[in-house]
Amino acid sequence: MFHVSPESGEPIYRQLIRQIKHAITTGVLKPGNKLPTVRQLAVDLVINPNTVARAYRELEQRGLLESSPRRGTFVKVSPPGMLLEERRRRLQPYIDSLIAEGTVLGFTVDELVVSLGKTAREKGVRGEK
Amino acid sequence: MFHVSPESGEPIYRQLIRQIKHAITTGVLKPGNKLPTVRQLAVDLVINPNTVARAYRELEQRGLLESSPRRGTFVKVSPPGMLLEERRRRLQPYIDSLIAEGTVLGFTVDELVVSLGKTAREKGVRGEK
DNA sequence: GCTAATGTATTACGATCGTAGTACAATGTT
DNA sequence: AACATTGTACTACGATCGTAATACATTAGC
Repeated sequence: MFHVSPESGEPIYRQLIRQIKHAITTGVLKPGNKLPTVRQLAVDLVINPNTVARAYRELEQRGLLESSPRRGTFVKVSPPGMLLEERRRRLQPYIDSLIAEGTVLGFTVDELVVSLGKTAREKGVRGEK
Repeated sequence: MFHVSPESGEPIYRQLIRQIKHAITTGVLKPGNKLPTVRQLAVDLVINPNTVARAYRELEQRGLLESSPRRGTFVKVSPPGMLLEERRRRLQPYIDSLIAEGTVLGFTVDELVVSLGKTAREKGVRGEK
């Protein structure tokens, strides 16, 4: 289901976080779905269980997963019932980074918006509620 | 001119990179402007010259600064005469991150675009060429 | 209530990272 | 040509990070 390469420079647990997040956003993993157990995934990927556990733990802290012993780890059903305020707060750093890098690269805001929309469309992300 | 706090968790050289980039994007530092010398800035901020040098070096590698011994360090005059292709390539990771995090947080593309525009306006970034 | 499977916590250790100390190299100025 | 000031390179070392090894805690299922 997942795949990691230890030589890529990117820490394994982050590769996992990225891939799991991606699987959730693309709908491959839906709320309520069960993820592989820590040990099973560790065996499959030939990595240490702790590394898997770390990825799961961080995603749980971010409110994306839900774990409990003996049951396993699942995609959280109600994505965070987070306040809009909180969601905006978490999003802001990513907006800031894009603007900072974009302006340094000489892009105008309009161009950033266009690129954003284009990429979103390519990735098949929903555009409206 | 700049200010760093060694206890902030964020590495000092990155704080510098961030601030210098910000100064360039906001026009506080214009192409051709001279930056403080490595040693002078190190004294002002009470940090090691090497830390300043590292920030300058990385920014030079990114094409934002220009250094040479005895002359000093300057904001590069022609922002990178980079091909549009290359600029887009460098921008993409930031777009991807925003979309990934945004969708996980439950934002629609439209909402991301709105947030992007709003932040840009607040920061006074130019909207058109 | 036992048990086995699951997540969690603790510890350890090598690798990388951030910074400092020091020496070197390049070059405008005189 | 000498010099002084600038950026650069090398080395070292403590701190943090990523991963592994191991042990512990929890709980669904019998």
